[in-house]
Amino acid sequence: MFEARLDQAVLLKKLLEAMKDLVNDANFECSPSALSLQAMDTSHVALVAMQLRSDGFAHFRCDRNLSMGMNLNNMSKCLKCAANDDIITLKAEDTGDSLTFLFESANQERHSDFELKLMDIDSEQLGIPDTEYSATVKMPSGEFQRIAKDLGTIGDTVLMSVTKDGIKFSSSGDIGSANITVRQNTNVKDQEDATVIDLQEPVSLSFALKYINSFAKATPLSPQVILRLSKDLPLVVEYRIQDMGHLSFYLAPKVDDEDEMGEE
Amino acid sequence: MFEARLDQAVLLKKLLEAMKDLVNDANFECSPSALSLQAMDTSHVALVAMQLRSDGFAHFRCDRNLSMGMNLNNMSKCLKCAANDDIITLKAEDTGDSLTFLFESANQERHSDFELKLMDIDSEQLGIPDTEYSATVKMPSGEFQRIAKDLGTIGDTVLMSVTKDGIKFSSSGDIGSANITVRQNTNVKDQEDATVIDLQEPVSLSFALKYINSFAKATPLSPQVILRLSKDLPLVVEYRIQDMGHLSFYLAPKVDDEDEMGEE
DNA sequence: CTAGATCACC
DNA sequence: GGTGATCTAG
Repeated sequence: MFEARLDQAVLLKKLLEAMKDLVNDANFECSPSALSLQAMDTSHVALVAMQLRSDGFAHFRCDRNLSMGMNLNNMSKCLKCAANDDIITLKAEDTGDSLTFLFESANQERHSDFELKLMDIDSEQLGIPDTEYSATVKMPSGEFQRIAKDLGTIGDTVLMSVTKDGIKFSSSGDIGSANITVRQNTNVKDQEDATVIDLQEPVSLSFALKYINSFAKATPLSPQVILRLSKDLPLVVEYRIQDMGHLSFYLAPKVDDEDEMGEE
Repeated sequence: MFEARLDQAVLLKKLLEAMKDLVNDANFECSPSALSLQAMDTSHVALVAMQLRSDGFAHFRCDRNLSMGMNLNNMSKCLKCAANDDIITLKAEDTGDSLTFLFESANQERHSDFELKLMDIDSEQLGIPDTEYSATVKMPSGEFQRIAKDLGTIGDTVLMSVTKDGIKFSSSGDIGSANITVRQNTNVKDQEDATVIDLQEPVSLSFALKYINSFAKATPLSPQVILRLSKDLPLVVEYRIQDMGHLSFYLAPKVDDEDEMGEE
């Protein structure tokens, strides 16, 4: 059987809020080492990859590998029935066709269980090569979200340019154009406010702001976001989940000459 | 060239929030002494006049007079990309066709520039005679806004009657009628809460509440509003901008017998 | 002033 | 239903 206990329901709630707009259905893969998920977004453009390591759970038992197909919207609905500080336990039989969510209030006064039916989902599990990236930028996630939102009012596309000094986000549209530069800055009181750039080679890539803004829904998961860029490789937008794992998004760069005309 | 630096972006943000619902496009006039704007509202009924004196800016340079035509909605969109406490700098070349907004976060970690295209706008610069008014009322701007909003639920028109003791706002409509009187009151701990009446002659005038409510969008600019009234002259609704200038609105009184029938 | 939540508009 | 605006609490 599979059983996983998490002291803070809020973590799972935020995780689903961050994924459900991008992905309708996905398989949660359970193994003795982790609970993980990998799925393409609805339009088959972006990839979502999540991992929660078993040692991060208050209790974790997985007798044999399981693949649990879920509708993320329904799962999110279910999780909304848990209070943020509820203790949450996921349970499934090895041969069952359902996943049970158990919510206990911190003081044990209330406990609820919700049972969701599992679905059969075709999933193409993609191998994600472990690449060396030309540029890695760690910055405050709230600032990244704000930049993506602001540029979204100006244009559809953002050009990200990383140099050793900082990262520049540029966009243009009908009403004008905008450049937002965030400087490397490690001289901060709180490490959460730092911007750190690890550069092998300067890089400049364009991405659709629509997806970047969807990724930024994961902001509540972590005070920092990590961007990884390399020429001709998908951008990685990674949110670390405290001591447990991560939620990462992958998005292929836009090629210049398909920008406006939509030609294939 | 033109260059103006303001330590608090929030001031410009509030200014545009207060004007953009009334005026679509307008020319910002730059001179060595001030940045100013004058425009009729979309329906050509009310007049908006704004002035920010150059000595109120942290830095101000204007080599020659410039008239910069802007779409106020686009300018507002752009300003929404600035944080409230950003330092904001406006820049334009004498011969250019664009205005650049530079935003710097207080800690210099982030800096953004937005470039908006300028427009050609016909503007009839009106001379506003410097009149002696029969009545001048200074009162808390929040109270004025609340009164305009409340009376707007009762009727379309407000009758303002000023006597030496106070100002009475009256309105009536299908569901009934309302009178709200604010007394002169200078005996307050905080000068922002004072109501001061300067009366040459009692006066009673009617105005369309629709415009009054639009003017009240400027409330965040100042804790006090100044109303100036004279028979047969436009009402002036003035918001002082701390040490820098003002945003004023002008609205002609309604003539009694054209109230309901709309006869010309 | 930021963050969260609720509410109104699109 | 999603987005933006407002209000409140920290």
